[in-house]
Amino acid sequence: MSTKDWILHLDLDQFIAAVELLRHPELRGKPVVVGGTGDPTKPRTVAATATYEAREYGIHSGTPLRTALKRCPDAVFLPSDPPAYEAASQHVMAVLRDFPVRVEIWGWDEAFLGATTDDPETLAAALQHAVHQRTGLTCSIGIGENKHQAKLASGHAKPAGIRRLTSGNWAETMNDRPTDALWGIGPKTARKLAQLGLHTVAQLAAADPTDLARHLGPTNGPWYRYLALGKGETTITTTPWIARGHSRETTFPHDLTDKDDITHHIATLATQVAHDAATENRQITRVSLKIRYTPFITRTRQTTLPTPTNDPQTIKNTATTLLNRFDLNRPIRLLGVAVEYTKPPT
DNA sequence: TCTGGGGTCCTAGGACCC
DNA sequence: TCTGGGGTCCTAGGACCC
Repeated sequence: MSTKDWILHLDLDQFIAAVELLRHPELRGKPVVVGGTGDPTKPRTVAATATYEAREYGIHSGTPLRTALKRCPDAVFLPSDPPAYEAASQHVMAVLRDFPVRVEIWGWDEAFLGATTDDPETLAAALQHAVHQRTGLTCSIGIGENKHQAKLASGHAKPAGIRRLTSGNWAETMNDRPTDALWGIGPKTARKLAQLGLHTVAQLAAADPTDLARHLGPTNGPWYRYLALGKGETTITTTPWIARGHSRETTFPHDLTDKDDITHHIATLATQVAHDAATENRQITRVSLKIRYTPFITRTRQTTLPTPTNDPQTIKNTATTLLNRFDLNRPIRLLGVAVEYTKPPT
């Protein structure tokens, strides 16, 4: 019996809702909506997640809280609490690291694991058991030969299941599904592919890479076909992710029109990103200002700094100067400041 | 149902240089 | 004589993901 290398994808089920229900067991079985400050009357706030009971009322992640309140006046609204989710996430990741696997963290509620075993299902079951035992959370696990296969398999395993997707069962599992079943193809790309007569995974897999490159770009076109063939990344990186940059943005419950007011908010956001950079000991190379006007039209303006820095005054001045390159005669619903970092010293 | 916040990577066009 | 070709950087926007 030969022992093989596997990629596992672990996906915590209903992560945010599950953490909240652990803290508020009395809410189990009730419609619960998490998002914003938990005030469902506040405009321009949306649900981060909703429990299965709330979903029965047509409330999903992304539903405006005011809409959720109308659909289910009896729902319980909880504020989003990122530090609590971060703590729960770290607890889960620590459990995973107790196993003989390489762990690549992928956000709060996901991880890819590299394992060498001839029985990945038994390993997956042991992982599920340990995570549940030690954190109270359930997860779905996908097993594959690469990250793409494992990621799709965990989706098929929800909730709390285990699925294996390999080159052996790829075609029978995926061939008849729409192209946006692939990880990395969304609604826009699916529509473009459909215009080329490519509706299913099998059709995309059989398409001409040169044609795809012409219509969808030199890198993306051939990459989509590669995905349709069930291929994907096979390396697990255990070193922590190094951010390329950071951003802060705010949607205001009511539009901004006063220039001093706008400038003040930009200065606040700029100070935050400069502080973020200094905390991580990173230098900023580019500053970008984002404005979303009320009809939901988004514009960005950016500039490269003469010298990399994380000096708050410089970042603040740069961001507020970018404001002069925007049309300020329209009401504004969102302001954002984003920065890019230099590569960290190795 | 008027639509969050935080990321990553790619594309296309223009500037500029040799 | 109005014209080649490549390389790189910059900018704005798009698509996707959690």
